[in-house]
Amino acid sequence: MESNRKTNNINHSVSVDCVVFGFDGFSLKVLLVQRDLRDNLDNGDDTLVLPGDLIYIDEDLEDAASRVLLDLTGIDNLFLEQIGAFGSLNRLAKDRDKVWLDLVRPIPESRVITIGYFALVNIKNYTIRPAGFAKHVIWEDFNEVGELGFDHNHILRTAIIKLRNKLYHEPVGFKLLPKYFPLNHLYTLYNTILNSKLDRRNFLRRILKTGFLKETDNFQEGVPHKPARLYKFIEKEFENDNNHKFKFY
Amino acid sequence: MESNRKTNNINHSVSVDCVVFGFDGFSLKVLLVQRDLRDNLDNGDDTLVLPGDLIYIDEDLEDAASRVLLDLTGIDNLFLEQIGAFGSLNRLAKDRDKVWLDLVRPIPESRVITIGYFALVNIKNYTIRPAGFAKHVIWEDFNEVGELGFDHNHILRTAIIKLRNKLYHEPVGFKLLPKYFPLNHLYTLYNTILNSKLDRRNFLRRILKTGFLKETDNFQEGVPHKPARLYKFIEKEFENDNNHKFKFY
DNA sequence: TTTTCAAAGTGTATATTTTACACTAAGTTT
DNA sequence: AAACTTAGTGTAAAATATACACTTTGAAAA
Repeated sequence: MESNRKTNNINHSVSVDCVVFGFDGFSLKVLLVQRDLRDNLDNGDDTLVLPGDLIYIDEDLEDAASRVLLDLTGIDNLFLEQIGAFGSLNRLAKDRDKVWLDLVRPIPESRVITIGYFALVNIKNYTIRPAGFAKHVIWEDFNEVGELGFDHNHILRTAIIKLRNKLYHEPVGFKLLPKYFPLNHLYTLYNTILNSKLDRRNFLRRILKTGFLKETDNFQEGVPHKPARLYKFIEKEFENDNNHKFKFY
Repeated sequence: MESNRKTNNINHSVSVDCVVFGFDGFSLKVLLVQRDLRDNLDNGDDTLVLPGDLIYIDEDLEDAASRVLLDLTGIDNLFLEQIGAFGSLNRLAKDRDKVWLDLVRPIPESRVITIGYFALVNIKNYTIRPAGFAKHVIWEDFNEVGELGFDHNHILRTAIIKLRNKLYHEPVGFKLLPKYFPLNHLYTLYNTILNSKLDRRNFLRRILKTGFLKETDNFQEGVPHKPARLYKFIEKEFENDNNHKFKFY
């Protein structure tokens, strides 16, 4: 359901943008929306942007990020974590972006500072549905992301660095996988995100030793080879303060 | 020199706040300013705040942080790093803070999102000088910081976590020390900031093995015991991407 | 000048962790 | 039944982390 607030409830100085990462078993994906330019411009690659919009004047930042994500993509109830604020004076200065701002913003020339948010999801748990100014919503392969609108490539670069750091120090890989998964999916995920070729046996030993995984009695089905045992993630307290001692790889 | 821009150049929705950490050889310090309440309130502990203020409409965020720091404390030319955005709806809602906002802000009731910045300095390199709305500027012992104005305790907590993480993974301890320093000062610094009692010999071996320190032919002077050899920090490339491999302790 | 004090400076043995490395097992398809 | 594909498993060597205490040196006090 879209919000039906009015223009004068908008904070014209502050927006939020969301980087939602997903993993399909092979590559890392990012959720992008294609702006509806209503024929004011040819559709080109650069009309892809991160889901985001201005906040309301009485709206918490994180609530705004959730609301915008829901309004544009249909994704609800996501745990979002802040990346940081992006406020360059020229972040809205590209010609194509100006065309779009003129079209949809009450004060298109307003200087806007955006707060970036970031989430990890299991793609299969979410069905995306374009709405609002989003003509299409897609899971774009991270390595094939071209030039995005505004400063969104910059925000995305900041997000991937954060993701990599998190992967090393916190048990977050599981968030990108289904509840039950074979260890090799986790292994592929690490290699993909970290651009590495970790030693498989050493990886499996170490990831099991963390104590965050529990083997189940379920096995893969429908695969044309020996089915692997499925594991699940064990929720247990994670002392963020001891980050440095905890190398997940 | 203070900026002489006018009220209508102010962005009433966005401010910056700076957490400047220093180290005096014994304890970690934070730069705080005491607001000048001009007798509208008794002076109490809670009138201490982080140096910060609204940004100008055409001002880069980091430039704003530098400018505000200079205007309030006289500290110039500091490398500032962003902590994040703080935007709770009630962050300006304390009674004492409202009194102050009424006194100094053109639109005191405006909802303001602040961007936190963070810096590490060698206290001795900077002379502080209160100006602007700062009645006093002090280096407060980190462990003795009481209730600050606004959400500044929250910003400070976020900053100390960032500092601890940086200390583990990046060569930043040196920024808090003079150019030439004895190894025990570095050792004390780590123990102080990390609340730990590291093994001294192991610490010295490890910190030297990083290759970021170079011994000099200078020694401490004026100490009532055997003077220690002074070391200096060697600038060399630090691959932020390899953070996880680099444990400084 | 001798003694005392305070911090500087230094090494080793043991435990733990990391790394490199390759074959057999099991289920599916042909 | 053979071929294919991924699952699943152990060990030895190297590197790193840890625990631990005495001697040296200069300044200050007696």
